[in-house]
Amino acid sequence: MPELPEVENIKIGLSAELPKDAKLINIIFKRNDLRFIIPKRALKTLIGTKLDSISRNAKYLLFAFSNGTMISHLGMTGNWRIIKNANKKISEGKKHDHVYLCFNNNLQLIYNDPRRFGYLDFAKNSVELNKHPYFAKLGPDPFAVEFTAEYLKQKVKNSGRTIKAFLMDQSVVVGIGNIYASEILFKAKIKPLRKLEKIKTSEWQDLVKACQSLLQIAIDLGGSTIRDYRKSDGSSGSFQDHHSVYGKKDQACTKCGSKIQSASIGGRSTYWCPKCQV
DNA sequence: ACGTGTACCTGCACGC
DNA sequence: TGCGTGCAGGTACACG
Repeated sequence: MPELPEVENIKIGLSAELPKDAKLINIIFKRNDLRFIIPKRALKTLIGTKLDSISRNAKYLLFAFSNGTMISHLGMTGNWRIIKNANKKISEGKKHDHVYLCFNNNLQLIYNDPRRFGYLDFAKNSVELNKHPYFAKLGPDPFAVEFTAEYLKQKVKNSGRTIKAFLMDQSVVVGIGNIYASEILFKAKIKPLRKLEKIKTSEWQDLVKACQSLLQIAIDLGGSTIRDYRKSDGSSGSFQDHHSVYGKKDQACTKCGSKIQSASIGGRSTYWCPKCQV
């Protein structure tokens, strides 16, 4: 599910609702087999401590407590929602609610994940966090200063891989998944099947700008709700109403009226306008 | 060392 | 109505 705009929105929503001094009083695991086995014992050491901040690194959420950090990746269908005035009991939970973080003042954060491709992990300090294998190979954030046309050109090996696969490669740049790759390439006027070696300098620059502007708009509109994704308060994002090509096979391009094309690249469905994109 | 394909899991839309 | 098939926002890992 969640690409950068969705993860960022969950972060913003949770941060706004959880008081700075929220104290974790219990964690309940209804099952521990997500993509990987949840390190329950390590996470339980967070009980009794305070949540300092929630931040985003790539598509990961980092819940920084005073004595350790909970790392959360949402996979395809993972989601955190907040319940205020939660009862002590959790019986009114929804299907696929897997983990409950119970805070003081009757606040609860609930992790829901139908497909269980998400995962949770723990790092006890910043050293452990920074050398965590999940983060070792990640490229820069699209909004980071080092994310430039020069950087991207230098990341290209002698490869004939497609620009779309390159954009989705988290070791090149983080946060871009299957929906936003198609949308960004439409905005940059580049066909997803173009080979890297054929991309011109001006197009690398267009691409950087397209990544940043499109992702920022998507964040501002609450992300894209296609199926499962909800903001932390349960409401939907609205960027799906502004998609130009994703999921629009055979529909008319809003810019030129041409039929939107679709193909599978690396096993992922990909959409583009045959006239607007070169 | 790289790039590609597969597996992981549940739910839903679709065609017969 | 019911069943089989394919597809869905991601990524770790095996393999060439």
